[in-house]
Amino acid sequence: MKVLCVAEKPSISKAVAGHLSGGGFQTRNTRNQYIKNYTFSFDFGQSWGQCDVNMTCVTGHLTQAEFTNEFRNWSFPPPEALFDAPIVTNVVDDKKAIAQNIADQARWSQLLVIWTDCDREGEHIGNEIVEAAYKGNANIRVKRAKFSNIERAHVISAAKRLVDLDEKQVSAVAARIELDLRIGYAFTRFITNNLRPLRGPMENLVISYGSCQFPTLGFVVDRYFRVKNFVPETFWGIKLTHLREGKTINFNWARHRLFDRMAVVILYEKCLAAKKAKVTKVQKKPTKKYKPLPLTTVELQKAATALLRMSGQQAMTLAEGLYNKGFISYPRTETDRFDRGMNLKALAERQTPDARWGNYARGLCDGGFQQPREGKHDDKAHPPIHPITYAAPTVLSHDEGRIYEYVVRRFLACCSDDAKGEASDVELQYGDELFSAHGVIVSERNYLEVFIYEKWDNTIEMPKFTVGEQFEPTEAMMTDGKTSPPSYLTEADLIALMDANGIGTDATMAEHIQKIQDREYVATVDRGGQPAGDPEQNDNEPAPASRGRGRGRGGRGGGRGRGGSGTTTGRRGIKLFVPTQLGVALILGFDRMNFETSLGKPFLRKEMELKMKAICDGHTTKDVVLRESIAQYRHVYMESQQKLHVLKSVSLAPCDERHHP
DNA sequence: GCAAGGTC
Repeated sequence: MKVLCVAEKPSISKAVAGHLSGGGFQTRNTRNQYIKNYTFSFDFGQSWGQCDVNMTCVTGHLTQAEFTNEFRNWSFPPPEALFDAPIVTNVVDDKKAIAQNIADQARWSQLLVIWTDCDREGEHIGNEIVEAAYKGNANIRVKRAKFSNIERAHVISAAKRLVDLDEKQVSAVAARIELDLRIGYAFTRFITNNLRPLRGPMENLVISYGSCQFPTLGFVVDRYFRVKNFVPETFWGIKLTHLREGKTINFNWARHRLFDRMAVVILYEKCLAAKKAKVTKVQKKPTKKYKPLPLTTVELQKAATALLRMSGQQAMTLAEGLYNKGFISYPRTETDRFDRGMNLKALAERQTPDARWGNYARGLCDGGFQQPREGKHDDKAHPPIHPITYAAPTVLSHDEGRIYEYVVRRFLACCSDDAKGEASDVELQYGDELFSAHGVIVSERNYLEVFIYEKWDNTIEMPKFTVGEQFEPTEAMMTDGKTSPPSYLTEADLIALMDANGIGTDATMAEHIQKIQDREYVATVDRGGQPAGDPEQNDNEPAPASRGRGRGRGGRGGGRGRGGSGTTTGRRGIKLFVPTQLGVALILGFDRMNFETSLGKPFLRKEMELKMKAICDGHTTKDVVLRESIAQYRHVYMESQQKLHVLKSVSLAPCDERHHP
């Protein structure tokens, strides 16, 4: 029996061929330089038995959904015709050789086995492969291998337990493809056609709508209004310090701060009246700083943008290059736990030649090795990002080297022990008020030795205090300060928001961020610098990262926004995302035109996600979802057409006259 | 000239 196996990408095809053949396969070139056909024999068991196998692959999707030629023109038929215009699905030109290879190989085979990634898109790609194979052999049987990593035993067991392609997942993705195409094209033409005649900066721009790019813009605009509408509030606090054994210890007020001056005056005077503070608790206990989790795509991008001063897209391009040269594992993964069967020590061993971290890696191999922590995410397709082979600095470009260094150091840190120390806590009662001080002494740095991106240096050695002891504090002061506005979003913040709201995938998030810059919806400015692209630059609003006086941190009511981490506060050279006038107008315009379904809000993408899941679970069908969603968006379209004057006027209005609804 | 999703 002859079997054709097809994977989603070259690396999987090669790895699976290696495992199934036991290393003994023959390689043939195809008309595509990246794609090889591997032949070998393998016993699939079940009813298939010993088979002659030909293993090849595609490179992601083979086909593209498109409108027909009659719908090329942007004005006629009008864009709303795209909601029910015919759609054709074709193999794109540069994939024709790949599709032909599959048809040719299918001609000689009785069974087709799909080895695409085990996620929804992979299921759809599997179906595209089936269609291509039918062109060569309409009678070929189809099976799917279900595998979640490319570990040898797992792959072989998947090959011996073939399942069927999941038509529901295929339909769910087909629905997404069709909706994104119809809605994206219709609204892009609609907005562009209507805003261009207003002239000004929009005259030569394409003003696009997409289910991912618009919510991404929405996050930037939302933060912009939080900053713009921020009203600082004055707060008061009590600062207590004490000098002992040559160290000045700051005690933090348990109430942190209050927004009522008189209340603080009264509490403060009670403290002063008491004269002496009394030690109520002294505690020393071991403490840890946890080593990082195994590396996912989202975390790699956050680290690259926050620590390496790269854009997420740059980081991904560099990581893909490292992957294609075999230096690191597949860089698009959501998984933050290593499979128990992986030989991580052997991977660490390969890093011993390096001048920077070689000795550290040696130490891990000589007994320091610890199993990595296990996060909660598993995409069932790829392991966390980790180094594969050693790359000497001379074989990498400068920036490639920096990404590689991060991946390696993160990996070695994962295989290390947590950092350890001793925490001291002292609590005081002073008048009716409670105060506390916290200090840490680091005893074992462990992973921090190699993971240079993290510090644990806020350590304070606590002088001796005894419970029940009373003393007069060196200084007790009433302080005041003002809450400060939230900061504009960093790229790391934006990626975190997209991740939390399901906007885009690990492979596409960076592209969406790039797109809203290319479209001139947002601009980036250096932290601390004057926002060059800021429509409000004449306004005297506070600088993005400015601090309130005193020890004010963040703002009551202002907050750091949904998922905004604030972890990058204070780092220089970091880009901040500020919307342009056009970006603000688009989000505000759609917010004001459409009451039920606002195109600028992230829940629409989430809604599509839920509908896809419902199709997968059999609770609804592709046809029902398409009918409902197209009707919904057609309604938004018509509503937008009626209230077009709202969008136009907000696009022309000076920014000062705009307020968030 | 338009989307988002794979991938080289």
